Amino acid sequence: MREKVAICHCGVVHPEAVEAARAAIGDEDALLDLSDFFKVLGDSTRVRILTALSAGELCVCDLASLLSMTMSAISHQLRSLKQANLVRYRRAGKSVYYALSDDHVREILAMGLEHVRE
Amino acid sequence: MREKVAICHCGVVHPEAVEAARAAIGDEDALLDLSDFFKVLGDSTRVRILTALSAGELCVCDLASLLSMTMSAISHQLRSLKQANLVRYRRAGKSVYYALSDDHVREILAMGLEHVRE
DNA sequence: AATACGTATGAACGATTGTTCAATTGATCA
DNA sequence: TGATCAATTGAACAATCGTTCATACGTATT
Repeated sequence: MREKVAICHCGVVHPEAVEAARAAIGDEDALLDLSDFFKVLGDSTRVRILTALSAGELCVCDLASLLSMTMSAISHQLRSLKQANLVRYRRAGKSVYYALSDDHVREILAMGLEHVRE
Repeated sequence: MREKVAICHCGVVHPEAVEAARAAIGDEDALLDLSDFFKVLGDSTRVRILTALSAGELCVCDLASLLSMTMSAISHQLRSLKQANLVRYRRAGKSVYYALSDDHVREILAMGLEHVRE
């Protein structure tokens, strides 16, 4: 007989705080995009690729050699990074060179490292 | 008979660029911590929790009600956030109040949103 | 003490994810 | 054209992850 089905039966302890939080969340879709973005950064291979590219552009072969992984595995991860607009690429002959898409990426990585280092 | 086993048989196209990249990577362990950190942010439930907490502290019950999830599910995610030093908590009677551990967290979320919005 | 309630934890299940393998594309060079 | 090589792609498998369910913990209140 409650107007709103609450998962906990405590009937929302702090209604005003919850409302403020709801306002902060705002558009749920934007947060979904945000978590998807961080999900791309949440893999050691992809982070190593991005860090490697922070020193300059590299071809897939370079990355495979550097990280001791197959070109296929690297290529799959580059696909994710490309879709997240974290890297851009240019074709030159048989090779494809990848680079960070902008300095923004560098900033985010640096900010993350800052947090990790306590 | 190659000195270094390369995964691709192209024999490292750009040795000097690869070396620069290797230097940029430096400590592999630090990058592993970094990706683990971003992994925590790579889930919509946890991002919604953090965003909710950016408006002020909330108890587990508040969060469960706000996000329409069980307190158990919320509690599990708060555990991850706690381990990543993203949230802190204080006990008050039967309730436990969670809050962002520092403003750094807010900055990282904001920077991520900025990237997502192109 | 005993009960009630907010919270935490562990096992288990379904879903997602990263790598491997095999096959294909696109581009150069003989 | 045919061969070669860097890169990409799709299917498949193992491993990881988030939620659910049942249970246990900690703190009031009676």
